[in-house]
Amino acid sequence: MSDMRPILIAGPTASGKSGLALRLAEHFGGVVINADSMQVYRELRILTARPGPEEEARAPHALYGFVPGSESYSAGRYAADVSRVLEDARREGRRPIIVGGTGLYFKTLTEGLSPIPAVSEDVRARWRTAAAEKGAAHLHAELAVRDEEMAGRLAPGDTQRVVRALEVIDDTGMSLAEWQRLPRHPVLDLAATMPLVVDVDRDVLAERIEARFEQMLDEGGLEEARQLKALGLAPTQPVMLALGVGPLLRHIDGELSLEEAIVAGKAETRQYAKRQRTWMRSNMIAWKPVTTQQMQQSSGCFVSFIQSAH
RNA sequence: GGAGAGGUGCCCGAGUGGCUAAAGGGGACGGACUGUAAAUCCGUUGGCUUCGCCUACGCUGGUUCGAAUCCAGCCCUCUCCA
Repeated sequence: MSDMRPILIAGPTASGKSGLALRLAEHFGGVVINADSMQVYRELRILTARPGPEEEARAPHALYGFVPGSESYSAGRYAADVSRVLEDARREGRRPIIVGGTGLYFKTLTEGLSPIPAVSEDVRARWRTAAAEKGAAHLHAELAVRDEEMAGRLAPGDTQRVVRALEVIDDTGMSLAEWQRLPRHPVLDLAATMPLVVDVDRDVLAERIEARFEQMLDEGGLEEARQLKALGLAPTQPVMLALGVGPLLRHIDGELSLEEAIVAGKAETRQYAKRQRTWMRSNMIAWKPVTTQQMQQSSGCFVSFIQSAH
């Protein structure tokens, strides 16, 4: 009976985790499943470093590039999509290799979300508009009246979470804090998986980020940004927030030189990698660390390594 | 050669006699994180034996009880005129 436990691979951007996932998928005859909030979007392939046709020919891939940028994906949708994909994999006898850099999606996977009903679109729109018009502090004050507990634990400037707290209490009549006390239903039991975190030296990672950003441009990243711009999406759409998109669009609009846009794009990526490391440090303590050197071993050696206790 | 502008902490930049270890921004570092999460937010950022002391605003000297701020000389950068 072969080991069919899902392999989870987390790690900062540009750490080489996608390549590792692909090798493991080939080795086990598995399926690579995305756990990255930006690689789900159809329009951005190059700029999100999403696997291309060559990679997809080497192993089956799931949850990549299947959402139009006009939509807003979410952790909730991810939970539903990934459990469906995991069910397919089980049925087909393929070992799941779940790889990505979005800590929240892994958390959703292994801890689940509170059973909060979907908030209606007009309620969401109303609070987002209010946030844009009145400002974060005003909303926080309003939250303090409606939901003292949530107001107490959110920073007044944390627009996104303040809006979410208001939406939930407005639409469901119950505080987000109360919802969060209800039991959650994980998609996977972490103990029944093989969780790995790729660990790359900070300076080495910075160099890889720089090199990769330039490579993205060589491969047509600027053109991809141009095409995204042509869709005329609202700047607040999640896909518009992908790393590098902002600076490249500002270059296209003539506000930045290409050189300045590149510097800014690299910086955004570096800062993101830092946030990822912070997340991983405090949320993935039980995961098995994997170094760059270990990843370079042959698949056979690597597999026996990850199967050893840590 | 002449006329002007300027040299501030890792970077940009404010500051024209005491309230200035020096606003603000960037960067970096640390942290938070339950449905937009490649998002959103919080904190720290000269040193030390930390109710205080030392070092610091191009360099040197001076004025003053007290200077990043005033004066003199010097060095360097930029713009314009030759």
